[in-house]
Parts: sequence; structure tokens; C-alpha cells
Amino acid sequence: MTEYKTEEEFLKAYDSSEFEKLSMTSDILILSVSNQETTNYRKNDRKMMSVLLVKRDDFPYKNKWCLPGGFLDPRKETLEECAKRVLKRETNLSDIYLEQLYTYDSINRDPRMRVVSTAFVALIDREKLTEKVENASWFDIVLYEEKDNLVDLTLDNGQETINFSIQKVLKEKTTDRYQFITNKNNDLAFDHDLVILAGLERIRNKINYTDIVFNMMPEYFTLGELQQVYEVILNKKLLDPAFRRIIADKVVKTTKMKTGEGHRPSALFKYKEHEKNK
Amino acid sequence: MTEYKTEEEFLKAYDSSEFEKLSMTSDILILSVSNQETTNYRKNDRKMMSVLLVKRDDFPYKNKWCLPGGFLDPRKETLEECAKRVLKRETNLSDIYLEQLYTYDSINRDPRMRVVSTAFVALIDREKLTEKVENASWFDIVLYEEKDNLVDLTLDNGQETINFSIQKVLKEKTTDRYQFITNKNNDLAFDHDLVILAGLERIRNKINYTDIVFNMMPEYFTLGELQQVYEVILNKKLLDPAFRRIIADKVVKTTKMKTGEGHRPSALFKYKEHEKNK
DNA sequence: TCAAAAGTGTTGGGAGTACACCCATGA
DNA sequence: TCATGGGTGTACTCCCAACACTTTTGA
Repeated sequence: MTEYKTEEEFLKAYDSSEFEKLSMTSDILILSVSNQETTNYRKNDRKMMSVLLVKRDDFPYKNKWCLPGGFLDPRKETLEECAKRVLKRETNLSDIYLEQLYTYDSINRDPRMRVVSTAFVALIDREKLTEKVENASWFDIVLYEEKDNLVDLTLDNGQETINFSIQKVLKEKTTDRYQFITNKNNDLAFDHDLVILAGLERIRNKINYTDIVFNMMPEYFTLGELQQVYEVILNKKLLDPAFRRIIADKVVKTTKMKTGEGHRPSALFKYKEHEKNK
Repeated sequence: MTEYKTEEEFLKAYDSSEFEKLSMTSDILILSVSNQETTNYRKNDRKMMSVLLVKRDDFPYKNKWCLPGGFLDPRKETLEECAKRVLKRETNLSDIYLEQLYTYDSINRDPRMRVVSTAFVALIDREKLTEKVENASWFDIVLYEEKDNLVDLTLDNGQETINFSIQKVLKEKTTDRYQFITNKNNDLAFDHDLVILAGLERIRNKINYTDIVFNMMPEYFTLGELQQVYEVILNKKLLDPAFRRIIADKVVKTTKMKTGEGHRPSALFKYKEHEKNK
């Protein structure tokens, strides 16, 4: 390939019109937890992770779903600001948890031009959401299975089901760093299947050593509800006593109680911010 | 700000010449471990982390140091390929550990034009290096101190000393995620002080749950040397017996010995790749 | 002889795992 | 009354920190 030895050379080529343009987008994996109501009056609602997707109606992605995203305006905004703008557009929320995930840039991810995408993860409390945005829809993660480094995911929004699978290939012998390769993906545009998996893994990982979950929780919650969110993120059952000990110092008990559930009422808790800054 | 409501609008503005261009670079934090020989024949060499920096001679960075980097050619390469190209240019090495760190994009980080930079971390074994590259120099990290979330770093290449400090400001109450803000930086171009700190923290974090260190080690090494590398990365003393137990199953003892050091000779070890893929 | 590092054994505490158990509720 | 989830106590295991100790070398 032609290499630009010096910056001058690059800048010269850059100014000439034959140099292919580059643009960037911020794409956001917006995650929350949804409740699936149960018919049994005694049972608690079943919780699930859910993802906000947007239906595209433009060529070449007609009828594909994708993560909310937008082009970066290089004159005035940073990628994070761009992400916040998209977030505001799609959820009408500001001031929510937002974290840069990874920058995706395979050359032909967008066939129209060279687009580099920086992906973000946003966590929101579903209760804060009010308005419904056109073309956007929440998909529950109804299946999330990993077997022999092949991950199988199924999303469902009540009308449509999206299924895709991703192969995780060990990239470095010294790390647990995997390269994600699409194994099957018919319904999501770009490489957004990979972004979703990377984001879910990031959150699953962080839940263990940060208080990140509380971004997805309402102000008051029971320990059972909190535990369910942990379980749905970690994708496994936890033991009650162990869980209570672990989160004990992250929450404060309030005098409020949740009753009328067909079983012993539960105390409502609040997130306790640490005063200790190490 | 002007917002592009639809992609069509964006693409139209994008094609018009008044739209400001955007370019990207891959910048690499190249880390290795250096030996500082001691005068006492008994004592082991003192090890230090070191960083490869490049001296700039162009306006507006004349006489500033920066991380090796290069502009992305949007026609033909990915950011990672671009990073590998830079790595080859600066160290003449291929096939070394390379990991995407973070994408930096504050609007005026480069006063000449809007440049978004994706930073990478590379780890190399110093012994593999042979050639000396013009304008590039290895700086030892001679001081790395954190007090009240203010990090003080001093680098030294034998002739020059670079000192900078960074304030870590808690960004989210629910995470240990900090925003890095330059407190003092006279010698490094761009925001490369922030990249260096972020990279060091990434590696320090990863050393605990991956085998990432072995990318910085020669094929044969003593446990003492390995421990020193851990200590220099973690920036704290470790207890011998504990350390040995922890890394016991990551290394294999060889029949080779290291002698002539003024004390009991030590067995040389090799990295043991795990057959177990979970 | 001795300083320096190599290398091993033993003990105790803290965190997580597992299980057993009791409590309170509303249909 | 009883299924369901709320809530607590305890015992066991495993990991790791801390310390004490022995071994081997070269000047």
C-alpha cells in the first residue's frame, strides 16, 4: 500500500480531492432491565435484559435493525457528546450512565463509505422512560447461551424475533482476549451483533467490581429485585445469603416496605454512595 | 449546533466542500521493562517500566515528545493495521502484543485539524529489540506516585527528564471510572500524558487476571526476574512465597540455571501455555 | 565468612459456597 | 393452609497474606 512517510505527505494527499473521506459515528448499546409479568399471583416478575434497537428503512439496510447511532459532526462535538445527542433523541433522557466501549473499523462495515464507529454502552432505568420513539423498539434478551466459545443470542420485542450467533476466537495466547466473528446474523445491520456481545460482556464483567448495576435500578428496590438483575446480567442463579452479604454495604435499608405480593413483604433499599474515596 | 436530522442530510453536507474534514490516527503506547545495572555485584539489576517516545521537530510541537503514531489511510487499512505499521516502523518488530486502549477525540487536541486518535498499547520484550530508530528514545518510568487522586509521573531517557501530573476526577458515582485531567504537562504533545496513564493502569489491572506479562519477558527467565516485573508494574513489593504460588501453574521449570550472580543460582523458567480452554 | 537472593513450610484470617432453617403473607 | 419469596445463622473450603526458616553462591 501507499504509505505516507511524513505528515507533510499525508496532509498533502489529504487536501487533494482524490483522498477518500472518512467519517465517524457514535453507536450506542442502550441496556435496561425489563419485567415480564407472571400469571401466578405469588411469583415475582421475571426480569430480562433488554436492548433498544432502531429499524432502518434505507438502502442497503432496509428492514434491518441496528443500534441507535449518529454521524459525528467534526466541527463541534466529541464522540461522547455525539452519543449523548443520540441518546437524547432516542430516549429523551440526559444524564445517564454512558461508557465508551470499543472502536470498530473494519473497512467494509459500511459499504457506502469508510465509516469508523466508536461504540458506547448506556445503562438506564426503564422506569424513567416515558415516551415512545418512532422506529425504536425494546428487545428482550430471551436467550443468551455460550457453548464451546460459540455464543447464541435471541432477542424479542413481542412481534419480531432476532437471532444471531458469534464465534469467539482466542486472539492472544497470553490473555483471555477473544476476537468476535459473526457466525450467523441476518437481522442486524453492520457489525452491531459484535457490539451487543462486547457490551454485554463488559457489563457482566464490571458488575462484579463496581456499583454499575444501580444505574439500571429505580431509587427504591427490594433485594430480591436487585438480585434478579444481577442474575440476569451474570446469566446464572445466585444464592440468597451470599448475595445479601456481598451487596450489604452497597445499600441502605429504608422504612418503606413492598407489600401485596402474595408472600412476605420485603424491605425497600436504596443505593448507598460510598463516602470512602479509598 | 447544526444537527443533521437524517443521514441524507449528513451525507449531503459531507459531500459539500465546506464540511470540515476528519482524520484519524493510531497512537501506540509501547511498553517494555528495562534493566538498570547495579554497582553491587551481589544485587540484582533494578527493573523499570519504559516507554518509547518520539521527538517531534514540526510546528507546533517542536521539541516535544509524543507517542509513536500515524495517520490512518482510510482507503486500505484498519486502525489496528495502521498501528502495526507504525510499530514496524518504530521497532522493526511484527507479531507483538497489541491491544486497543481508548479513542481520544477532544476537539482541539490537534490545532491543525480535527483528529480523532485511537490509542493502542503494545508490550514488547526489550531483548528482541536491536536497531535504533531515529528520533525515538526509551524513557524509563523513574517515578510513578499517586496521592489524593493526583498522579505524578517522571520519565527519563538518560539525557532528558519529562515530568507530568494528572488529576483523576471521579466521573461516575457508581464506578471507579475516572476522568483524567492534565494538571501539568510541558513536554508531551497532544493528550499523550493521559494515554500513558490510561495504558499503565490497563496493564496493571490486566496483569492480575491474564498472562499478559509474558509478552514482556524473554523466553527464559528466573522467578525473581518475573517477580520484579510484576512489582514494577503493580508498583509495590510482593512476598516471595505468595508470588511463587500464584504463578506456579503459569510457568515450567527448565533444566537451565542462571549462575554467576553473587548468590545462589536460580532456575530458569519458561511460560507454560494452558492447554485448558476452560 | 557473609550478604544477597533462591526457595520451602506453616499458620491464620477473610471471602465465597453451600445448606438448613424460620418468617410473613394473601388467596 | 400453603406456596412463595424474605430473611438469617452456621459450617466448610479455598485462597492468600504474613512470617519463619533453610539453601546456595561468589568475592
